[in-house]
Parts: sequence; C-alpha cells; structure tokens
Amino acid sequence: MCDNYDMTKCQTVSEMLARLGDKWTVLVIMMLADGPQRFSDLKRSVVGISQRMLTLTLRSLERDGIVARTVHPTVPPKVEYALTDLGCSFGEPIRALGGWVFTHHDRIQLARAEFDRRNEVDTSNKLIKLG
Amino acid sequence: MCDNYDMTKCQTVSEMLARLGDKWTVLVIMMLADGPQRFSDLKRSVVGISQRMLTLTLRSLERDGIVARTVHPTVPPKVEYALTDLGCSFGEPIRALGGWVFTHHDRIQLARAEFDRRNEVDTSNKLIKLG
DNA sequence: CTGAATCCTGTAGGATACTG
DNA sequence: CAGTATCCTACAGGATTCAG
Repeated sequence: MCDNYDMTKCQTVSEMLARLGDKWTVLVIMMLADGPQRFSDLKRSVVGISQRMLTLTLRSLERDGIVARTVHPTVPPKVEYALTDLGCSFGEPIRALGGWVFTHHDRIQLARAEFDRRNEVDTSNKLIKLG
Repeated sequence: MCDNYDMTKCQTVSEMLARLGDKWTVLVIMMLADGPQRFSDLKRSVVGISQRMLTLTLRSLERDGIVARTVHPTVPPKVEYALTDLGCSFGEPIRALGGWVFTHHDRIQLARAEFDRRNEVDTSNKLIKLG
C-alpha cells in the first residue's frame, strides 16, 4: 500500500485516523450529515458525550474546516453547526469504511470468539500446568 | 448518513474506528501490506513503536482475524506476521480514506492556519481588554 | 528473537460549578 | 442556551526487566 505513497503521507493518514478515532468525532459528523444541528441537539443525539467533549470535538472539526459554526445573536443564544463542503465530501470515505465494517462484521465477531476460546483453553492449560 | 444505517451499526463503525485510531494499527497494517514481516522487522519499520505496543497491536489484529501469526519453531525463534484475506480487503477503504486525506490535505492545513490566526487575534483582543 | 510482567507517568476525559 | 474553568481519576502507553 505504501508503494504509491511515501511514508510521510502514511503518517498523515494515521494522524487523520487518530483524529477520527477519538470516539466522538465520527458520531458527531454522522449526526450533522442529517442536517445542521444546535449544540444542545447534538448533546442530546450523541448519546453519552459530555458537554466538554462535545465542545472540544466541535472546535477541532471547525478548525479543520469540516464543520461551520454559526452564531445567532439572540437571547437565549442559538448556535448552529453544519457540515462544510469539505465535511460532506468526507462522508464518502467514511461510508466506504462503514461499508467494510458492515460487510465483515460477522466474520470479525467470529474471529474474536474463536481467538478468545483458544485463549481460554491456553489459560486453563497454564492453570493445569501451574496446579 | 445514518439514514441507511441504524444507530446501533453507527456505533459499530465508531467502535471500529476507535480501534483503528490507536495510532499504530494502521501503520502496522500498511507495513504488512507490502508482505509478511517478522516481529523485529515491524519493530524497525514502524518507527517509534514500543515493543509492548507492537505486541498488543498485533495481538489485537490477530484476534480480529486481520493478521495471521506463524511461528517457526527454530532457534532463535522466528515469527512471521501476514495480512489475512480479511486484512487485505481492509486495504480498500483505508486507501479511500488515504485518498481523501491526500486530496484535501492542503485545504485542511489552510483551514487550520486560518483558524489559528483568528484565534491568535481573539487572544490578543482579550489581552487588550484585560490590560 | 519474541515476547510477558512490572512499574511509572502523562493525559484524556468525566463531573461539577460558574458566566454571559 | 452555549459554553469556560477547575478538579480529579482511570487508563493508555513508554521504559525497563525477566523468560523461553
């Protein structure tokens, strides 16, 4: 895979994945893919996220130009977050990845179960040896 | 994006991304994409990884059925790691993501720079107000 | 060479309280 | 409502050491 891309750029991909892998980022993007959302809407729909993490995640995405933040100077304040064009275009590779997960989900579960089973056996073998 | 997939599966994608986003996983997969590698080869080629993390990463990938571990019972021991079919198929979405990153890399850098610049200004404004 | 085990540290991130 | 600030903890992960 690295034949086409030099290692520097592989690092970039890894870095980008690290950004996405922070557990919340993708979920937030997915929610915004359905249309603009207010802060509290996101807080409600992205189940389990803390106020702090939502703020940080949104800031980070805004910094990367993936979401746009629009403040309506009303009272009480209303802030809307929306995907930018860049953010929308990002949906495509995410979908690709999602598709792969969906396709191979069962196989992965199977592999895990088998691995764990073997591991179980090994452990009990160890215990037998120890006993 | 979540129109097509129910939320449960979105969680799965997020979870999978979290797995991939642990900084080392993708790099290891990328190295293995060029062919089977021994433990110490990987340790050398995946620059910066600790012995511990390489072990853990490989175990995890093995558990998911993405890499296969082959022990040659020689002295000194020789252990080879290779991508399974599942692991190879994973290259495709990764490439898609990689492609996106490469395509939009400059734009992201630009967005970041601008965001930081604005942030700079805000900070100095605050300082002025404070002063 | 390929690990497993132990120790130790930084930090991610939750809970909470406060502001405009 | 939409944050910011502070505190606190659990855990990720590096360095090191031991073992087969």
